[in-house]
Amino acid sequence: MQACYAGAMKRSDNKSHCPINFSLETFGDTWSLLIIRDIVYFGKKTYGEFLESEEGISSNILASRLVHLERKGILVKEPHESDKRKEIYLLSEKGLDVIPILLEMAGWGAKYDPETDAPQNWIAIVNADRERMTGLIRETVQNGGSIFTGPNSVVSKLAIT
Amino acid sequence: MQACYAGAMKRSDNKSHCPINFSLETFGDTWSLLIIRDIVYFGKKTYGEFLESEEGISSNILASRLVHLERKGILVKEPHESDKRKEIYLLSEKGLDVIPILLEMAGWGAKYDPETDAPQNWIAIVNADRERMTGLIRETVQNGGSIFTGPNSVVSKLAIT
DNA sequence: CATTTTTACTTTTGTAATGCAAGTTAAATT
DNA sequence: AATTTAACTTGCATTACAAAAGTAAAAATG
Repeated sequence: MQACYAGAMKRSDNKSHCPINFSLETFGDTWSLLIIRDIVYFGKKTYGEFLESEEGISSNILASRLVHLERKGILVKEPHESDKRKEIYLLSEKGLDVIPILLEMAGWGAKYDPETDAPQNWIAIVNADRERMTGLIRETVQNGGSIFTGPNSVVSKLAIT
Repeated sequence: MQACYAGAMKRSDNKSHCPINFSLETFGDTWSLLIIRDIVYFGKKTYGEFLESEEGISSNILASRLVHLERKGILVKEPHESDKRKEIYLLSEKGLDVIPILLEMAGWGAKYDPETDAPQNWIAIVNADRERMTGLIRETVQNGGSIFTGPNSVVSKLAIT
């Protein structure tokens, strides 16, 4: 039940102290930001939920990324209250601070992918008041909610159709 | 003299139309954002300059990433005016729109790397007025300047010590 | 309460990406 | 004319990733 697969993660040996490089070394691989996205946008919290991501991450890679993100202090792992098989992964403060990066990347992708899945009214709202939305999303996620999913979602609070 | 090494780039086959995934497929590999950083922060423009990056990219990988970024419309390649051996790589509009993402990542890295190279007054200025600084950086880079390097650098315009 | 299912991983193995060193070609410099 | 520079390319070893199957503990089911 313990994750002992350390995984490799090249370029984790601090090639420089450029802050952008530091960020990339922490969550700049292929999957880390997608895992964080699943938490922030869709309220996912367990291994099984992450495994079902749209992009199809492999189980071994997912395990290695969760270990990596936990080690880097982005994620915190706790046992599930009632179901002792489950582990709950939550964003730490450090992890919550990645949200602004996600929002910028979502804005860029929504602008340039002609077939984007992003709801344009959502993108517009975020662009209109980035700071306020960042705060609202942060609080929501901190309380176990997410942007799109669940009863306490950000979009339901804002009554976005 | 022509780059025919296409490179591979896994996950370039549009696994989803999530805007974050789209961004990651475009510039979410290990090196692309560091190349864009070199342009935006240090005014680099040629293959040789990118090759000298602090993090030490391999020549074949650099070539493949430049091709990739050009194909995705992030970079534009033009011949050097006077020296016909050189190629100049510039950011397109689409590439300039990546700047806000870089700023967020720089902010995060500067906050969490205790040994960061980032000048704290620079980070503070960006955090104080993100929108204005984004515009100023964008214009500067569009005119061939950069944040830290060169006579028309953003920091020299702002007279940051 | 024995069996099946679920959950969170690990292990194995093939494939693809990366990294390093050396090589190539055209243009510029000496 | 010879050397150096710039922008790549090539070959090969190493590493990371992906897919599939396997494992162990806890929970649900009959």
